[in-house]
Amino acid sequence: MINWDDIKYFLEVARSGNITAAAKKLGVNHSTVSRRIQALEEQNGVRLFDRIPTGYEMTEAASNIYEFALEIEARNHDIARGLVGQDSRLQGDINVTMPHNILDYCLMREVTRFKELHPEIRLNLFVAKGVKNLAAREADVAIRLTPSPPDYLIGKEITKIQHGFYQSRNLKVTSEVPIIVWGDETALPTWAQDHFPKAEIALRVDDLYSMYTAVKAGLGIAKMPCYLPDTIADEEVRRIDIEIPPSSWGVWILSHVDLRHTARVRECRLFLGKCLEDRRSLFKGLESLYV
Amino acid sequence: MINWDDIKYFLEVARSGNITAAAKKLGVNHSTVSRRIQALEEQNGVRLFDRIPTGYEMTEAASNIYEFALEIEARNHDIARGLVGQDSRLQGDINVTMPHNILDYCLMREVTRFKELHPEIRLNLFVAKGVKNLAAREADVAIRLTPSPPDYLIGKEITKIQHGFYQSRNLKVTSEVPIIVWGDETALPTWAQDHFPKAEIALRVDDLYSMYTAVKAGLGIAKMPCYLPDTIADEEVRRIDIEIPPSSWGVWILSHVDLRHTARVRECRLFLGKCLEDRRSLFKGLESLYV
DNA sequence: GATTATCTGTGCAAAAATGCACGAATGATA
DNA sequence: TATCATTCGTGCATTTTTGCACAGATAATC
Repeated sequence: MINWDDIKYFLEVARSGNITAAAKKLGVNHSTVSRRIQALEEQNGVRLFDRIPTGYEMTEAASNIYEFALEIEARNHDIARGLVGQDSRLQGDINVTMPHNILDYCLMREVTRFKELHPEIRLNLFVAKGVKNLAAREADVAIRLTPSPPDYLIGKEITKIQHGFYQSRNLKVTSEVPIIVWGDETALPTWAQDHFPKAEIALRVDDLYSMYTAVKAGLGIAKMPCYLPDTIADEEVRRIDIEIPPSSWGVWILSHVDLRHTARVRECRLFLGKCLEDRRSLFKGLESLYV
Repeated sequence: MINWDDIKYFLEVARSGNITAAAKKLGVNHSTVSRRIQALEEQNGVRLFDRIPTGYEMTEAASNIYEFALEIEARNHDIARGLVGQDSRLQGDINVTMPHNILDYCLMREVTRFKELHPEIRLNLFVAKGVKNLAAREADVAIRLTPSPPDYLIGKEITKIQHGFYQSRNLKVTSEVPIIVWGDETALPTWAQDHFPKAEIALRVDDLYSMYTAVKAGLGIAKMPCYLPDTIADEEVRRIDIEIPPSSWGVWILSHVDLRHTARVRECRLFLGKCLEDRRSLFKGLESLYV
């Protein structure tokens, strides 16, 4: 009988397109992946990948079994969640993911506190940009900024996100209003059109903290979620007294339904939820320093 | 991430109810199974089996993931067939299953011949009583006696099976007719009621060859598929000249659809099919020695 | 065209998994 | 009750798998 674990290797190589990347994802040496694939091919007398100079490319034979492999992976995730879901110990791994700004400016101290409270729990923090897949158990607890999370996640909305316009106290606005926008925005954003008809794009950034420092440096006006500048509460950076309707996006603390009763996951979710609730007025923009 | 191969161990233990039997099925030492299950439990902090004196018993936690494990097994079988299905070599393993009487009295010489013709092919013969599951790749080629095979199997019907009544040439039939029947038949079988109203059950057997030797020993009359006594063609054992309509069951040579184009499987199927066709008149009861 | 980076395969040593053999515990059987 | 048969866990030797380090090959880049 084939080694079921080899399907895992096969799948990852098929997805990655080369054994190096697959090995990294699987957390093993690339030579292991190489040898497993070789073994799978030899044992079945089937060539699964063409060795092209840039890596591995699926053959037709491989495409024929690819769908089955995906199905197996999905069921394995179900099992993994099923098992963790019944773990009543306050120990083991928890993978937590959140936007890195939330961590840096809201929860760093609290996460540290949690680790002190539960030294038996190994808390792994993923603050990378990509959205972690809770169904695949890439994360057990997630803080997400989203209008509404999918059905298979449980948790609650802490509050809606409030945005505000911010500028440096020293910013001298003449006829043209310099504004700072997101890098992916090509045209003048609607908020600028509405409130600053004479706006001119002064800078594009792809990171919230960069936006903040740009504002602080006096480069222009930016629309930011209040929690960041208001946490830092720098004398230089002030909110402009223009009302913006609250965003339809909220701050959510979430877990997969299957992990509802898992002791450590529940503990972590409730703990972080509490922390966020303590910051509610911050998210609502009630602690701003105005111009 | 969990070791996907461990699910295989889990599933087999869940099915077997003890690690010894599971290990035997998996072809490994029982201590390996024991340690794998232990590891799976420890890594996930979940007890999967209660150790009862007679073996292992699934906990609720285990039942919750059992269905997923079955699904994974099925998809792994799909993959295994998918891979073998694209093997164009005339080498490797073939698992063949057939009723043991067919092997003993029809195909023993031919199987030997096939192995000589294709020394690169490792032909594994399963003549055990239980019906092998072709979907699970327990067998690649099967000779089956059946009214009609399931859709996912391909192959052909060699001929319908002809039965006949046999007796020893020396059998003296007085007022009562001694008959030999299958062990699971409780009442007088219909064939006896129809043709031998004065029949008396003289012996019950659970094996065709035993039935034959009983007939030869003069214990009574038996209804047997013609191929067996007619192959042996013993002077003592004669068919009674009573017509029996041909059975609705036929002799089939079969493979799984997925293995249609697999070179060695195709070769074997065609070869054995040919052998059976050469014996067609035997199955039709055209070579009987009559009383 | 030369250089750099990326990707892959392989020998060798270290690590992990496996098989074997034994002993303990329980259930079945005489 | 005593014996036998199953079943399971564990120490130890062996086998297998894995990681590491290096080398060769091709693509990308300068």
